[in-house]
Amino acid sequence: MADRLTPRAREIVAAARDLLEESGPDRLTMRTLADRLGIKAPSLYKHFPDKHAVEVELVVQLLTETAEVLETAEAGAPGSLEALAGAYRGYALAHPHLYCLGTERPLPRTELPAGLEDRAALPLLRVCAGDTDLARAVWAFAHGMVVLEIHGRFPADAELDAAWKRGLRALHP
Amino acid sequence: MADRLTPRAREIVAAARDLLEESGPDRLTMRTLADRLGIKAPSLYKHFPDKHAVEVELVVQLLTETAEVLETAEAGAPGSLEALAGAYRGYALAHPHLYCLGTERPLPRTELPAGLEDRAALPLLRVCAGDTDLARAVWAFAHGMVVLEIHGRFPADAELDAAWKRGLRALHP
DNA sequence: CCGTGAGGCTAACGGCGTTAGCCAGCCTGG
DNA sequence: CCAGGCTGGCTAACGCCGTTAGCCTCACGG
Repeated sequence: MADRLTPRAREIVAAARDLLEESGPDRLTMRTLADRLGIKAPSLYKHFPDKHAVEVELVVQLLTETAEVLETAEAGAPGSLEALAGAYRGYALAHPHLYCLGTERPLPRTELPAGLEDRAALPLLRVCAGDTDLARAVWAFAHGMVVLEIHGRFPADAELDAAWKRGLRALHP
Repeated sequence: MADRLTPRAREIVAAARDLLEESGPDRLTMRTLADRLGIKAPSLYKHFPDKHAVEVELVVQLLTETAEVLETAEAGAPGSLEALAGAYRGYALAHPHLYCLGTERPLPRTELPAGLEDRAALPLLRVCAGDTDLARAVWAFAHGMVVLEIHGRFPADAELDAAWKRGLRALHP
């Protein structure tokens, strides 16, 4: 992960992330990205083969930070699914554009650091005591809640805290 | 809904749907859509103000058919959440591109037929005996399972039937 | 001192959504 | 019977997108 990118490439990814989080995926453009760095769009191709490669690095950040957030939550309240779920929800809602970018398309698994995907999944699997079916169900529930909330799918007056509690209580009594 | 669109507009929407379901959102282009109809792209603007308006009609189809599918499932097995969930999953996986198009962005509520959104939600609310928090949790679970499966997020060897059962059993004992 | 690679640049291509403006044919009212 | 307007096509073009080709400058190592 240290030598995964050159320093300049890291600057580019950082700018891409700022752009994405500030303005959403529509404004994450090779031209606006270059603008922000004070260079021209074609110069970006000296550092990344295409736009997709830049986005992959953002997905790596999402997965890494998700893993960190979940590990921290687990350390603070071992065995607590509520703590894990709260951390997941909080992180996702704090970075909605990044969350959607990394989530609403197939995972570029071959381009990811080895073990990263598993690392992000482990805390939940531990709190489910190794029950993978349950872990997948909980993950689907949490992901569904987050994306539906991000996209404004619930009624404006929906009590989402209550729905979270209701779901978590059912899934992990 | 009958006079919602002119006949020609309905043909355009039908072609758009074919294109979307066959080839995915990237190929749902004003030019390819026009091609399929034997006309040129600018002519489409005689029937719709912009591409978004065409997509809204596809979302209307998704919501309408979802409502129908759920109502049918409910009629066949009243009170069964499993039947509802199976119908939902089956429909979504049969139309993955349409499902994602209608689901992975804010709902254009003001442009939808009145009552359609509620109608699609009602069967689930009934099976949850009016418990809206539970209904939202179940919806989030089902949506999460479907989109994660569509985007290949689960491991290739995941037993998704088991995860569905596990989640449904927990949420609706 | 020269060569080379790193990292910029401009020009351009094809595809996208969209607009402006033109035109053929049909339907209707006087 | 024909004049006018509406319907639904068309071409040309604009500005944006990702991307490629090809050029230039400069630092650094042999």
